[in-house]
Amino acid sequence: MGYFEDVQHVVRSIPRGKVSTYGDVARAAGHPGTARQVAWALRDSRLLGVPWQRVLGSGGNILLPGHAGLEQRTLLELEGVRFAGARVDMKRCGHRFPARRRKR
DNA sequence: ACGTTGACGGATT
DNA sequence: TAATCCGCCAACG
Repeated sequence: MGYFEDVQHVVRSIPRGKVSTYGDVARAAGHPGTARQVAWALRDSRLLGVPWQRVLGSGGNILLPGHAGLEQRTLLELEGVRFAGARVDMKRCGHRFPARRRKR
């Protein structure tokens, strides 16, 4: 499995109505510190059925600029994600990935 | 091999 | 709360 697959797998595990962050996805995928690369991988995941809209910036704000950002918000609201102003209520909608297994 | 890019993040001011 | 700064690193040309 390469980096791209690791990220896609993790993002696909985010349940409907919940969201995560670039940093958290990177960690859950076993690639801590690569938040920016998660965004890169997500950009090319749009056509593969990956719920890219469920990944937000730290603190729950949409970082995708322009029209795409509005689309993301719309998709999330349709999934039942609650927003508090411009950011999503991470308290309620933040997904918690199961802890990763230690190397053995 | 190498400099640039960017849907980041957190620490600081 | 917001603006800046800076470390991060895979992908690209």
